[in-house]
Amino acid sequence: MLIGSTIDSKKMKTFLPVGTCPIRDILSRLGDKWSLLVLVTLKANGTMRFSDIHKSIGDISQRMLTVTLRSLEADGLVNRKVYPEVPPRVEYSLTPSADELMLPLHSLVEWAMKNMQDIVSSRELYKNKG
Amino acid sequence: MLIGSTIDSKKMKTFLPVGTCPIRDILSRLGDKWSLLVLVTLKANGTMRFSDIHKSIGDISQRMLTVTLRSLEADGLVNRKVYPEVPPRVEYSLTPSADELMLPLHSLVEWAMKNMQDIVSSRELYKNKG
DNA sequence: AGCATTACTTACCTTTTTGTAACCTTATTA
DNA sequence: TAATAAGGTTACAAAAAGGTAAGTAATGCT
Repeated sequence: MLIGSTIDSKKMKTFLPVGTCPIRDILSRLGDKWSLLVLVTLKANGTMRFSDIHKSIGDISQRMLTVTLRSLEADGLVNRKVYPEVPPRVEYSLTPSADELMLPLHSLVEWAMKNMQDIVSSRELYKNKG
Repeated sequence: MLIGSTIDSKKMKTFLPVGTCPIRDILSRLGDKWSLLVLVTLKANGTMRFSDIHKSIGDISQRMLTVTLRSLEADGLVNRKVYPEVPPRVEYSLTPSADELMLPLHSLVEWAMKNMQDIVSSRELYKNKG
Protein backbone atom coordinates (compact mmCIF):
# COMPACT_ATOMS: atom_id res chain seq x y z
CA MET A 1 0.00 0.00 0.00
CA LEU A 2 1.18 3.41 -0.87
CA ILE A 3 1.41 5.84 1.98
CA GLY A 4 1.43 9.18 0.24
CA SER A 5 1.71 12.73 1.38
CA THR A 6 -1.45 14.69 2.00
CA ILE A 7 -0.83 16.60 -1.18
CA ASP A 8 -0.19 15.31 -4.66
CA SER A 9 3.28 16.57 -5.42
CA LYS A 10 2.25 17.23 -9.02
CA LYS A 11 -0.36 19.70 -7.87
CA MET A 12 1.72 21.12 -5.06
CA LYS A 13 2.78 24.70 -5.49
CA THR A 14 6.47 25.33 -5.38
CA PHE A 15 8.58 28.48 -5.26
CA LEU A 16 11.74 29.45 -7.04
CA PRO A 17 14.96 29.60 -5.05
CA VAL A 18 16.63 32.87 -4.10
CA GLY A 19 18.59 34.28 -7.01
CA THR A 20 15.99 33.01 -9.44
CA CYS A 21 12.88 34.40 -7.80
CA PRO A 22 12.86 38.20 -7.74
CA ILE A 23 10.26 38.34 -5.04
CA ARG A 24 12.21 36.21 -2.60
CA ASP A 25 15.23 38.24 -3.51
CA ILE A 26 13.63 41.58 -2.81
CA LEU A 27 11.87 40.53 0.35
CA SER A 28 15.05 39.06 1.75
CA ARG A 29 16.78 42.33 1.02
CA LEU A 30 14.18 44.25 3.02
CA GLY A 31 14.29 41.66 5.76
CA ASP A 32 17.57 42.75 7.25
CA LYS A 33 17.89 44.44 10.59
CA TRP A 34 17.60 48.07 9.56
CA SER A 35 16.17 48.64 6.06
CA LEU A 36 12.50 48.82 6.93
CA LEU A 37 13.18 50.95 9.95
CA VAL A 38 15.16 53.44 7.91
CA LEU A 39 12.39 53.61 5.32
CA VAL A 40 9.73 54.13 7.95
CA THR A 41 11.84 56.81 9.60
CA LEU A 42 12.20 58.69 6.33
CA LYS A 43 8.50 58.32 5.68
CA ALA A 44 7.64 59.77 9.05
CA ASN A 45 9.99 62.73 8.82
CA GLY A 46 10.46 63.47 5.13
CA THR A 47 13.87 64.54 3.90
CA MET A 48 16.52 63.94 6.54
CA ARG A 49 20.24 64.34 6.97
CA PHE A 50 22.45 61.43 7.91
CA SER A 51 22.75 62.61 11.48
CA ASP A 52 19.00 63.10 11.79
CA ILE A 53 18.34 59.51 10.83
CA HIS A 54 21.06 58.43 13.18
CA LYS A 55 19.50 60.31 16.09
CA SER A 56 15.99 59.22 15.23
CA ILE A 57 16.80 55.53 15.21
CA GLY A 58 19.16 55.78 18.12
CA ASP A 59 20.63 52.33 18.34
CA ILE A 60 21.99 51.93 14.83
CA SER A 61 25.74 52.21 14.39
CA GLN A 62 27.18 54.72 11.97
CA ARG A 63 28.55 51.92 9.84
CA MET A 64 25.23 50.07 9.59
CA LEU A 65 23.39 53.26 8.75
CA THR A 66 25.81 53.88 5.91
CA VAL A 67 25.58 50.29 4.70
CA THR A 68 21.80 50.29 4.88
CA LEU A 69 21.41 53.63 3.13
CA ARG A 70 23.78 52.53 0.39
CA SER A 71 21.83 49.37 -0.33
CA LEU A 72 18.53 51.24 -0.31
CA GLU A 73 20.04 53.74 -2.69
CA ALA A 74 21.28 50.95 -4.94
CA ASP A 75 17.77 49.52 -5.04
CA GLY A 76 16.35 52.89 -5.96
CA LEU A 77 14.43 53.29 -2.73
CA VAL A 78 16.18 56.36 -1.38
CA ASN A 79 17.59 59.47 -3.00
CA ARG A 80 20.93 60.73 -1.81
CA LYS A 81 21.78 64.35 -2.34
CA VAL A 82 25.23 65.60 -1.45
CA TYR A 83 25.87 69.30 -0.90
CA PRO A 84 29.50 70.19 -1.53
CA GLU A 85 29.97 72.05 1.71
CA VAL A 86 32.24 71.81 4.70
CA PRO A 87 31.32 70.19 6.96
CA PRO A 88 29.44 67.96 4.52
CA ARG A 89 25.70 67.87 4.21
CA VAL A 90 23.86 64.92 2.76
CA GLU A 91 20.11 64.64 2.50
CA TYR A 92 18.14 61.47 2.15
CA SER A 93 14.57 61.05 0.98
CA LEU A 94 12.26 58.33 -0.28
CA THR A 95 11.84 57.66 -3.97
CA PRO A 96 8.36 57.15 -5.46
CA SER A 97 8.70 53.37 -5.43
CA ALA A 98 9.59 53.44 -1.75
CA ASP A 99 6.56 55.63 -1.23
CA GLU A 100 4.40 52.98 -2.83
CA LEU A 101 6.00 50.41 -0.58
CA MET A 102 4.68 52.30 2.42
CA LEU A 103 1.11 51.20 1.81
CA PRO A 104 1.78 47.45 2.00
CA LEU A 105 4.16 48.12 4.83
CA HIS A 106 1.56 50.09 6.68
CA SER A 107 -0.90 47.22 6.53
CA LEU A 108 1.83 44.93 7.77
CA VAL A 109 2.39 47.19 10.74
CA GLU A 110 -1.33 47.28 11.40
CA TRP A 111 -1.39 43.52 11.42
CA ALA A 112 1.53 43.51 13.83
CA MET A 113 -0.20 45.95 16.15
CA LYS A 114 -3.43 44.02 16.07
CA ASN A 115 -1.79 40.66 16.67
CA MET A 116 1.14 41.43 18.91
CA GLN A 117 -0.68 40.64 22.12
CA ASP A 118 -1.63 37.20 20.84
CA ILE A 119 1.88 36.58 19.62
CA VAL A 120 3.46 37.54 22.91
CA SER A 121 1.13 35.33 24.91
CA SER A 122 1.56 32.51 22.44
CA ARG A 123 5.30 32.71 22.96
CA GLU A 124 4.88 32.61 26.71
CA LEU A 125 2.63 29.58 26.45
CA TYR A 126 5.05 27.82 24.14
CA LYS A 127 7.97 28.49 26.45
CA ASN A 128 6.20 27.21 29.51
CA LYS A 129 4.75 24.00 28.24
CA GLY A 130 5.50 23.48 24.54
CA MET B 1 25.68 80.96 13.40
CA LEU B 2 23.98 77.76 14.25
CA ILE B 3 24.16 75.11 11.61
CA GLY B 4 21.31 72.85 12.56
CA SER B 5 19.85 69.70 11.13
CA THR B 6 17.00 69.93 8.66
CA ILE B 7 14.66 68.66 11.30
CA ASP B 8 14.07 69.89 14.81
CA SER B 9 15.06 66.97 16.96
CA LYS B 10 12.18 67.73 19.31
CA LYS B 11 9.67 67.17 16.55
CA MET B 12 11.54 64.31 14.95
CA LYS B 13 9.85 60.95 15.15
CA THR B 14 11.81 58.23 16.82
CA PHE B 15 11.28 54.51 17.18
CA LEU B 16 11.75 52.15 20.07
CA PRO B 17 14.63 49.69 19.98
CA VAL B 18 14.16 45.97 19.39
CA GLY B 19 13.04 44.23 22.57
CA THR B 20 10.99 47.25 23.57
CA CYS B 21 9.06 47.79 20.36
CA PRO B 22 6.78 44.87 19.58
CA ILE B 23 6.43 45.85 15.96
CA ARG B 24 10.14 45.89 15.27
CA ASP B 25 10.35 42.66 17.16
CA ILE B 26 7.69 40.91 15.13
CA LEU B 27 8.81 42.22 11.79
CA SER B 28 12.39 41.19 12.46
CA ARG B 29 11.13 37.74 13.33
CA LEU B 30 9.35 37.43 10.00
CA GLY B 31 12.35 38.84 8.21
CA ASP B 32 14.49 35.74 8.44
CA LYS B 33 15.37 33.59 5.49
CA TRP B 34 12.46 31.16 5.54
CA SER B 35 9.48 32.24 7.65
CA LEU B 36 7.54 34.14 5.02
CA LEU B 37 8.21 31.49 2.43
CA VAL B 38 6.90 28.76 4.70
CA LEU B 39 3.77 30.79 5.42
CA VAL B 40 3.16 31.47 1.75
CA THR B 41 3.68 27.81 0.95
CA LEU B 42 1.12 26.77 3.54
CA LYS B 43 -1.28 29.39 2.27
CA ALA B 44 -0.97 28.12 -1.28
CA ASN B 45 -1.41 24.46 -0.43
CA GLY B 46 -3.43 24.32 2.77
CA THR B 47 -2.60 21.67 5.33
CA MET B 48 0.74 20.04 4.60
CA ARG B 49 3.00 17.43 6.07
CA PHE B 50 6.59 18.21 6.98
CA SER B 51 7.89 16.40 3.91
CA ASP B 52 5.43 18.21 1.64
CA ILE B 53 6.70 21.58 2.75
CA HIS B 54 10.22 20.34 2.37
CA LYS B 55 9.60 19.24 -1.20
CA SER B 56 7.66 22.36 -2.08
CA ILE B 57 10.36 24.75 -0.97
CA GLY B 58 13.14 22.57 -2.26
CA ASP B 59 16.25 24.31 -1.04
CA ILE B 60 15.53 24.52 2.67
CA SER B 61 17.46 22.17 4.91
CA GLN B 62 15.63 19.81 7.22
CA ARG B 63 17.09 21.59 10.21
CA MET B 64 15.99 25.03 9.10
CA LEU B 65 12.52 23.82 8.25
CA THR B 66 12.20 22.43 11.75
CA VAL B 67 13.60 25.58 13.31
CA THR B 68 11.35 27.82 11.23
CA LEU B 69 8.21 25.81 11.89
CA ARG B 70 8.93 25.79 15.61
CA SER B 71 9.26 29.54 15.78
CA LEU B 72 6.11 30.05 13.72
CA GLU B 73 4.34 27.66 16.02
CA ALA B 74 5.65 29.50 19.07
CA ASP B 75 4.29 32.73 17.64
CA GLY B 76 0.91 31.13 17.04
CA LEU B 77 1.13 31.38 13.27
CA VAL B 78 1.05 27.67 12.46
CA ASN B 79 -0.78 24.74 13.96
CA ARG B 80 1.13 21.53 14.45
CA LYS B 81 -0.82 18.30 14.64
CA VAL B 82 1.00 15.08 15.41
CA TYR B 83 -0.58 11.74 14.57
CA PRO B 84 0.77 9.02 16.85
CA GLU B 85 1.65 6.66 14.03
CA VAL B 86 4.74 4.92 12.78
CA PRO B 87 6.30 6.28 10.70
CA PRO B 88 5.26 9.60 12.18
CA ARG B 89 2.87 11.97 10.53
CA VAL B 90 2.74 15.66 11.35
CA GLU B 91 0.48 18.14 9.68
CA TYR B 92 0.98 21.88 9.55
CA SER B 93 -1.55 24.55 8.79
CA LEU B 94 -2.00 28.29 9.17
CA THR B 95 -3.73 29.77 12.19
CA PRO B 96 -6.31 32.56 11.76
CA SER B 97 -3.80 35.28 12.62
CA ALA B 98 -1.43 33.96 9.96
CA ASP B 99 -4.34 33.99 7.57
CA GLU B 100 -4.87 37.65 8.32
CA LEU B 101 -1.20 38.25 7.71
CA MET B 102 -1.63 37.01 4.16
CA LEU B 103 -3.45 40.15 3.08
CA PRO B 104 -0.67 42.59 3.95
CA LEU B 105 1.80 40.07 2.66
CA HIS B 106 -0.04 39.81 -0.60
CA SER B 107 0.13 43.53 -1.18
CA LEU B 108 3.83 43.40 -0.37
CA VAL B 109 4.31 40.75 -3.03
CA GLU B 110 2.33 42.83 -5.50
CA TRP B 111 4.58 45.77 -4.81
CA ALA B 112 7.61 43.54 -5.34
CA MET B 113 6.26 42.27 -8.64
CA LYS B 114 5.42 45.74 -9.84
CA ASN B 115 8.76 47.23 -8.84
CA MET B 116 11.24 44.44 -9.37
CA GLN B 117 12.25 45.56 -12.84
CA ASP B 118 13.08 49.02 -11.61
CA ILE B 119 14.98 47.61 -8.67
CA VAL B 120 17.05 45.30 -10.81
CA SER B 121 17.97 48.04 -13.24
CA SER B 122 18.69 50.45 -10.42
CA ARG B 123 21.13 47.92 -8.98
CA GLU B 124 22.86 47.56 -12.33
CA LEU B 125 23.15 51.29 -12.66
CA TYR B 126 24.53 51.64 -9.15
CA LYS B 127 27.08 48.91 -9.73
CA ASN B 128 28.34 50.42 -12.95
CA LYS B 129 28.72 54.02 -12.02
CA GLY B 130 27.60 54.67 -8.47
C1' DA C 1 17.89 -10.05 10.43
C1' DG C 2 17.84 -6.01 7.89
C1' DC C 3 15.93 -2.21 5.38
C1' DA C 4 12.56 1.53 4.57
C1' DT C 5 9.67 4.99 6.43
C1' DT C 6 8.96 10.07 8.60
C1' DA C 7 9.98 13.64 11.38
C1' DC C 8 12.88 14.98 13.73
C1' DT C 9 17.65 16.05 17.06
C1' DT C 10 22.46 16.79 17.74
C1' DA C 11 27.17 18.18 17.08
C1' DC C 12 29.91 20.67 14.38
C1' DC C 13 31.37 23.96 10.88
C1' DT C 14 30.92 27.89 7.54
C1' DT C 15 29.00 32.06 6.07
C1' DT C 16 26.71 36.23 6.74
C1' DT C 17 25.55 39.97 9.38
C1' DT C 18 26.39 43.32 12.68
C1' DG C 19 29.19 45.96 15.97
C1' DT C 20 33.46 48.65 17.73
C1' DA C 21 36.76 51.75 17.48
C1' DA C 22 39.94 54.38 15.10
C1' DC C 23 40.91 57.24 11.27
C1' DC C 24 39.89 60.74 7.27
C1' DT C 25 38.63 65.28 5.07
C1' DT C 26 38.66 70.45 5.01
C1' DA C 27 36.91 75.01 6.25
C1' DT C 28 35.75 77.51 10.26
C1' DT C 29 36.05 78.92 15.01
C1' DA C 30 37.93 79.56 19.73
C1' DT D 1 47.21 75.92 17.02
C1' DA D 2 44.02 72.93 18.02
C1' DA D 3 39.44 71.60 18.29
C1' DT D 4 34.99 71.02 15.87
C1' DA D 5 31.77 70.04 12.43
C1' DA D 6 29.30 66.00 9.29
C1' DG D 7 29.49 62.08 6.92
C1' DG D 8 31.72 58.99 6.09
C1' DT D 9 35.77 54.65 5.52
C1' DT D 10 38.61 50.91 7.20
C1' DA D 11 40.30 46.93 9.78
C1' DC D 12 39.07 43.91 12.94
C1' DA D 13 36.13 41.20 16.25
C1' DA D 14 31.90 39.14 17.71
C1' DA D 15 27.60 37.23 17.16
C1' DA D 16 23.93 35.27 14.71
C1' DA D 17 22.17 32.57 11.14
C1' DG D 18 22.33 28.85 8.33
C1' DG D 19 24.16 24.38 6.37
C1' DT D 20 25.96 19.35 6.63
C1' DA D 21 25.95 15.00 7.96
C1' DA D 22 25.04 11.63 11.12
C1' DG D 23 22.09 9.53 14.45
C1' DT D 24 17.34 8.35 16.69
C1' DA D 25 12.69 6.21 17.22
C1' DA D 26 9.18 2.49 16.39
C1' DT D 27 6.98 -0.27 13.22
C1' DG D 28 6.03 -2.98 9.06
C1' DC D 29 7.78 -5.31 5.10
C1' DT D 30 10.88 -8.76 2.81
